[in-house]
Amino acid sequence: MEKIKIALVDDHSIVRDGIRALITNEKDIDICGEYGSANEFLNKMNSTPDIVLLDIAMPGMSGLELCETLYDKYPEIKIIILSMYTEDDFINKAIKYGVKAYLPKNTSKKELLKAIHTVFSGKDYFNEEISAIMLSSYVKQIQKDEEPDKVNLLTKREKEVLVLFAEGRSNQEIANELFISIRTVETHKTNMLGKLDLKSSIDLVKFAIKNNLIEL
Amino acid sequence: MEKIKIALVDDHSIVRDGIRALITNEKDIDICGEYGSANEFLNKMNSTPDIVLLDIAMPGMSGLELCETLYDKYPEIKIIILSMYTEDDFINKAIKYGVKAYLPKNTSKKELLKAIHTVFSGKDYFNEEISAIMLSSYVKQIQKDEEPDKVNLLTKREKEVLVLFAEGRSNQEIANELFISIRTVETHKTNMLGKLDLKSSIDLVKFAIKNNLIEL
DNA sequence: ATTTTTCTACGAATTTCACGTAGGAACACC
DNA sequence: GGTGTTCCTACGTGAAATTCGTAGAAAAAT
Repeated sequence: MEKIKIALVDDHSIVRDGIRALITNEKDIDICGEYGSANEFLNKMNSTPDIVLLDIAMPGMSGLELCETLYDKYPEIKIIILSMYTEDDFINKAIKYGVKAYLPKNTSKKELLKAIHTVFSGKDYFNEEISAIMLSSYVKQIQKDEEPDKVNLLTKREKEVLVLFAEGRSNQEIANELFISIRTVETHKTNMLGKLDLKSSIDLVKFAIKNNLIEL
Repeated sequence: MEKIKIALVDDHSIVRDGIRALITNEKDIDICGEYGSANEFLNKMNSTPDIVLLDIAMPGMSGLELCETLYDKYPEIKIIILSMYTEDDFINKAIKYGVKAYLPKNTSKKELLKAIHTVFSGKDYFNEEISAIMLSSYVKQIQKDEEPDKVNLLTKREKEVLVLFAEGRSNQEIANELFISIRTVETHKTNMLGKLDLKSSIDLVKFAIKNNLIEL
């Protein structure tokens, strides 16, 4: 029987040692390489592994970026994420890049092995915890019906006015700075309130902060 | 020769396994207990270990809170933090609670052993990375000469006015809500601008946000 | 009991807001 | 070569908000 070839990519040597300790006695699994960063893996990888066991948080190229690269160049390599980050954002990105399993770092040996075998057999593996997160993320997405990117509703000029206003300038100051009339400044503000469906100019300031148009 | 008794407290079994794998061959060190949470440690600990190897980020009681507890009740137990968080805030808190060593999680076996022996001999151990962070935190603290707590300059009434204003209410609305005259509202705002040394009422809004008086 | 702080409030001048309206420029589309 | 749309510009007017300084009464601190 051929062994499952697994590569470990994690910047924490302790974690790598832990995984190695868990797997080392499994007769059908072979750790064919160990790498401390995504770049190291891309450069030094010799024979392509069946599965990559991958951490997300790493200095340099992140695990997710590596996923994206592998998804393009080596779609045959199956990726298992092993991360302490279980936020839905990460999970969703991972899935987008074809990750086959996502495990929290407190995964048991039993579950890790189960994930490896399941993924090797061509199926996805998400445990209960991750499934629950994915499900609730899905529900959330259904419910929210987007909302973002409202910044793009504003014209360049409007954004200029907004930034100055949110920084605390008066209409007169803004007018002077942009070489336009005070009335124009007022018009821009009014239009923005309408476009963004906001009530007070205070809301404009908050909008500017939320959308990183100004420093807090 | 008596062995150094070490307890492991970390919610990630993989990390515990990793550490165990690193230490297991050391003849002068004995892992006397392994715990998945701070509470489990406090409840189940039988013989007091010489050293606790402790993670910070754990569900339930955090590692830092455990430090505080141990500092009170078992000051003879020496604590080594092993955390992926190397922010100065964490390090400073740890030191406050008498932690003897603070190691990043990508610590080598050699360094971990060195830290254990150094701490066991009664000395502190901070490696280069952590020392650098501590030093720069110290410099930063010297330089900043505080600034916070400006919120306390405001009276209760002023804070009420500020919150309503920052939420986007008009002066009239604020006056109605607080059963005072518009002029009073105006006065409060003027006084706040003076106290806080701010220029525009926009700055008041930002101040309220910065100081968590309102949700963004 | 006395001082200090806090909360309340006014007047007048200036600034901003909320409506609506509107012309010229830039750009895409057919 | 039009035609429509968006963008930037700007005005009028009345209502609302802000900015100055000033000040009395209540509450708290000393």
